[in-house]
Amino acid sequence: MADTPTLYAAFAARIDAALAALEMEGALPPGTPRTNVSLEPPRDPAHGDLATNAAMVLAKQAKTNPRALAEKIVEKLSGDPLLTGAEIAGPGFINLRLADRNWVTELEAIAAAGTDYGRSTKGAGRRVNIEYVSANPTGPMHMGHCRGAVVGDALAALLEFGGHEVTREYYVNDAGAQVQVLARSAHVRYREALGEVVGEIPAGLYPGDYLVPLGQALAAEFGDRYAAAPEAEWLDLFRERSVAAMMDMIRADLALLGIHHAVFASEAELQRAGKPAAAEAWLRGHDLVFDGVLEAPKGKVLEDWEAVELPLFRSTRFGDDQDRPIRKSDGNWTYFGADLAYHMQKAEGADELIDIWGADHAGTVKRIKAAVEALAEGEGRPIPFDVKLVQMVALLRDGEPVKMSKRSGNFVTLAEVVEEVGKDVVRFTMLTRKPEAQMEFDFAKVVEASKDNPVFYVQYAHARISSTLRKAKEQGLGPDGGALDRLGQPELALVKLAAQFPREVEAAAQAREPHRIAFYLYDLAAAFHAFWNMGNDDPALRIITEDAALTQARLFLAVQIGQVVRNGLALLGVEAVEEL
RNA sequence: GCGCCCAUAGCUCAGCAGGAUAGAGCGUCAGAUUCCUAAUCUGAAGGCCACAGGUUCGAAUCCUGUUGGGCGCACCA
Repeated sequence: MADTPTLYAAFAARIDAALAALEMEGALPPGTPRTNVSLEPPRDPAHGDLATNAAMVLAKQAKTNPRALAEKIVEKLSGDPLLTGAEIAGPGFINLRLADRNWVTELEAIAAAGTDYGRSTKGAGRRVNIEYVSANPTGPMHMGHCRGAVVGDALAALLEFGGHEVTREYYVNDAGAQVQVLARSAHVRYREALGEVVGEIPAGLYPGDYLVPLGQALAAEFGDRYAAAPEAEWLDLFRERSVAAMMDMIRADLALLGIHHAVFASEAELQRAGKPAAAEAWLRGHDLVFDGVLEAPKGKVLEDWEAVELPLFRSTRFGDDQDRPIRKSDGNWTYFGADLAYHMQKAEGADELIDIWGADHAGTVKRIKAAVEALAEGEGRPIPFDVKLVQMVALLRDGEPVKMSKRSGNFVTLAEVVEEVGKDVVRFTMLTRKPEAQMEFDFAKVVEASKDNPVFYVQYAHARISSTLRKAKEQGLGPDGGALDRLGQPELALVKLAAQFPREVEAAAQAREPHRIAFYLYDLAAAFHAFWNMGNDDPALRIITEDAALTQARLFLAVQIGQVVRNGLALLGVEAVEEL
């Protein structure tokens, strides 16, 4: 696994060396912090290939004005054979122009790294546990789960590419009241499968048809043994069978999206192992859990409210609005009580935790962060913990809202959507918005997507490259890096954009924003299509020309652009197709 | 009442830990097809970056307040 310094990093080092030299000469005070110095490609390509703000940031400490300092920096940089220009511009930017051979070298670097191009070792040695989806095991995945699933999965891939050791984890809530309801619902379907006429599914139970096969399976396994038996005889058994069946279904749904978790952690097992009790004991020992009474909730009318003494976690000490119960009055763990123990369990095998949650759980972020902070103390080490919220997705069909309600059993399932529009469209669409903003997902638009959908645009670029290679092969030509000096400015412009991939990956991983990769790929595809189109107007600019050596160099370029597209799409979990 | 998220072109959205004239797609208008796939491309019009203050050399970006929208506020998960 190569972690060759990026072109960008190489020049950042040059700037740094120039500043160090100025320090030696006394032009800068010794030990001047350079953390605010940046080096990035300017928005406007006319400003060169890279620009640094060094002079502006450091002018004050150098006791001079930005332009004067810039001149000194430029002086240090002059004579570098890899630079063809260093100009001072605007308020004190230094614009660098890189010699063409830099880009040729970078093109060769892409070829050498292949699927590893863009990979970094920044996160080496860091074990990150990322928990996402964690939908309740009471039914199939619906579209409400989809965004978090895709964002979490792409983020996991991104962090992995950034060198982290990533665990993809799913928390199975198989211990609460909901799975009891599930078991009872399954029992109704079981009786139905035995020939009983059950009619309407009783209120409060899950009415969905997806439980019919489960009822049949239970009937086949147990015959009529539990048909008339009291609940106590079958509830646990049916719950176990039902959860297992639902999880099979959910795993299958996730597989449709290409998502595979490494760990499915069971809440019931967690409780059997005594983890919540252990956490409570430790917290009580540190006066972080006490028996207290909650105030009645504000802004909501509850006719059956009564004050009860419960074991409360002092989350207010960590900025929460209220202390939170970890057990119910019946002695069972609350969701939160189990969840805080679960986070400690995750932390046992990780240096860092990430949760991906739906925005409807935003209200519980503070308490869980408080809990992890508190328990990290017991662990004797800090446990960086990040909860990423993904906002709601409004499902539309021709502009009309599609209602999702699990209670009615009438909801849009993930499987239906993937069936209708395809995995790649679902994933890419979910990743072309920043997750903290709400989004609309209109079937009508996404289905007729051929025109309007970025995913095809990107895939098309890749397909075009593939088809060009096929075509060239028929003429006995293939990519060859032997004459890359034949490449001109239009080709090098593509390389410049491709060369930003490692930087984009690093930034996206650091910010934990996989959507940046989607937008980058769109830009790269656009640049490639633009290049292609130049060949329409001027045949001399086509990839395949009369000139064999030039053709081979351009094929080499095309292959590397395709490689970057593939690497990026791989991070998003989207197929890089050979043809459309 | 309180907490979290959001507000950028007619519509859907970017804007990279403040940086040089604010970007893309769709839609609108004007063009390109003897072409390696036109599922593409070129150009034009279109903005008080919700509003008001503040921070500094410099703010769509950071801070405060206001307005508007979303989510949440149980011993549910």
